[in-house]
Amino acid sequence: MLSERRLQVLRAIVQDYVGTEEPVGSKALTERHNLGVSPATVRNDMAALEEEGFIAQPHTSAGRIPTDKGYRLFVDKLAGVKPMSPPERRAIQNFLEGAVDLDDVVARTVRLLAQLTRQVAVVQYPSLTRSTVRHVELLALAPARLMLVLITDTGRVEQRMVDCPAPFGEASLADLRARLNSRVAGRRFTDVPGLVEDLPEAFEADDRGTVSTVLSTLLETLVEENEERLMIGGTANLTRFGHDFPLTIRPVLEALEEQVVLLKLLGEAQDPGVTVRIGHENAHEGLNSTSVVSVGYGSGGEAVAKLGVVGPTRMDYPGTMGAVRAVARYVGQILAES
Amino acid sequence: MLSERRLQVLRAIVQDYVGTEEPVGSKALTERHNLGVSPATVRNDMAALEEEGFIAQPHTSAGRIPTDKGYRLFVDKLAGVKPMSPPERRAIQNFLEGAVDLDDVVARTVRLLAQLTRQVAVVQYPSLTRSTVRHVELLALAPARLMLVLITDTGRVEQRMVDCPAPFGEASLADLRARLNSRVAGRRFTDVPGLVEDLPEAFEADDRGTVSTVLSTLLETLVEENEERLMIGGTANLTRFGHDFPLTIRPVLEALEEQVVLLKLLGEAQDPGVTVRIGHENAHEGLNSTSVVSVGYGSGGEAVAKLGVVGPTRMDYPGTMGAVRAVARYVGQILAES
DNA sequence: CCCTGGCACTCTTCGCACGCGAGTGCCAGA
DNA sequence: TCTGGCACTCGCGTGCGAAGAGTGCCAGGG
Repeated sequence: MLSERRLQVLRAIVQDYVGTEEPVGSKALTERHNLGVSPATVRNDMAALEEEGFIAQPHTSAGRIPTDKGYRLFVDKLAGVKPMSPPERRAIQNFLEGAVDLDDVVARTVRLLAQLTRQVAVVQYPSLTRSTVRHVELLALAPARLMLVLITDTGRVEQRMVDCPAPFGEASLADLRARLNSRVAGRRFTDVPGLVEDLPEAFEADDRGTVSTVLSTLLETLVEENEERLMIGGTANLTRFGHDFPLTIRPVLEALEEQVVLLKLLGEAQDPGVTVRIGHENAHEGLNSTSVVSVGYGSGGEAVAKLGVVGPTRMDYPGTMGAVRAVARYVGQILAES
Repeated sequence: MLSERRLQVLRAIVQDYVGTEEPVGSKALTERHNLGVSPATVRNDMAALEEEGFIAQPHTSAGRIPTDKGYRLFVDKLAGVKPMSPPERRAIQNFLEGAVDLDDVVARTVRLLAQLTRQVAVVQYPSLTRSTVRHVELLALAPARLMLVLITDTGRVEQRMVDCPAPFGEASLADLRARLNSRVAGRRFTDVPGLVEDLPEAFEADDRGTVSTVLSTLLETLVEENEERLMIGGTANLTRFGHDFPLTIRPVLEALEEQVVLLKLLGEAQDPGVTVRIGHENAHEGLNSTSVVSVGYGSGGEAVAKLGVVGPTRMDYPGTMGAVRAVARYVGQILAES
């Protein structure tokens, strides 16, 4: 177990390194933070911290920098979440309130997060899985061709083409539309399959094929469209990454273009609160030199999607966590209102 | 007027510089391209070319590199468009044919362009303005709240909420839906306003307010939604930009995040064929060290949107132009089929 | 008149030696 | 257990010299 002072030393190292981007030595530490002990003592502590793997030195006779493990300890034990100041909160709220539709909410959120944290922001669209159906509409585009439109409570709209096995009359269409909506409107997506499975039985034999096709398309939309979308922004902030630039940034840009990777990244974090994944804790190799700070957000008490930022492991964790949490909270409010 | 050989020298300089990324000298030139003259002669030609502003030297006693003006001459007079090879064409076609909907077409196009050119790809969604209405649907979400869904011939779907001044009956709704579609289905967007202006007169006085509201929402969608969307990809290719990295790449990333900038960029190019804007020819400052190669594409003979790539001025123009043109052609085909 | 070979000159780049300074590890003493 | 002191290690910046690439210019030849 590490003594209290050694933890303080670690905290000081993290804070200084985040600020200066340069390895921090024992002398500089005692000067900036009044630890009440001499550099020599700090050196001993540093040796112990290095022994345990919390810090490392880039080369012999250079200062120390925190390791992933060191950041982890810092985040878990040594630092809290820095709350946003009231003016900042007001700014967040004002900025988000101007949004006119879901796309706009997400777009604004991305910009906001990127600006606040000066890092790359990632915002997932509210998921279909946990939201509810507001309305299902069927349009006849041709005698044997329908369009299925699904409207969710979060304002998201998904549409699919349906090719019918047989022509489908206007009356049957109206009937199906009505029955479908009376069963699923206001219900959660996960409940829909159980609610519609016996629906084809209510129709004439001629129409059952079409009804089944429509239903399976609907279910497909619910499930398969869980390939959720997301929006990213603030990639220009990657240029602040560090000196060893091109090598670090390239895999990150590549990872950011793979939506699948990002979705998995956000999806892995299951904590109710703010989740931080540091450096090699990220499964994806390209993100091994980055940290991901994410949190769920939602219109009710429940999280319907995630948002977060991607930045260098050397980041201001308390501030970033505070910003992410605050933005998530206000986005949730906005979604609940609309 | 420049002599034929001097033009050849310029062409050789551009080709070599694009390949090596290094200033090219007179000796290297005579070795790689058999111009049939000595380095000394080439030096004289180079001096003349520099005099006219087509090439420049980074420092005294270094090789020459092309200027924007030099690239311009190269593109206009010295090089054609390099057509894609048959295997490449097949690959393009195969890759695009797998698309399931419009989003997918655009997404695949972006990936394809980025891979083929190894640069940043930008694809604009097919514009509403020049396409035609496939179907307009109206759904009653509540007695005085409608949803308007517009489906275009390119498969794009736009939806809007409409708050009615007065409750609107189911019968009136069906009536409006039928009348609306019989008038506008299959028509061009630009023609719609003239086709519907007298529509309110066909309804009861009670309903006219709602009908007008619906119509104005529809017209709004047609016009205002011309804030066209676009998709970008291949930003990781920015890392191949050059050595003076962070300074060049940052403004480019920033510009790429501003959709407005990109739309203006694509919009400016009005040529029927492939348009190339080189370095400072781009209005946006951040893109002064990049070239933009763009072209219109569309389902019929007419262009409904643009696509292109953004890369360093030092790029393989003939190859890039060929790739851009080929992709545009095949995307057009795919859109026409669906 | 244009091309060519030769020559002197200019810069950049690279390697190397050197000294400085920051930082460390260790040890003896309080 | 902390502290001051001391020797040691490296990384980094500087200055210098040699090498190399490239240029401009000039005089001579087809």
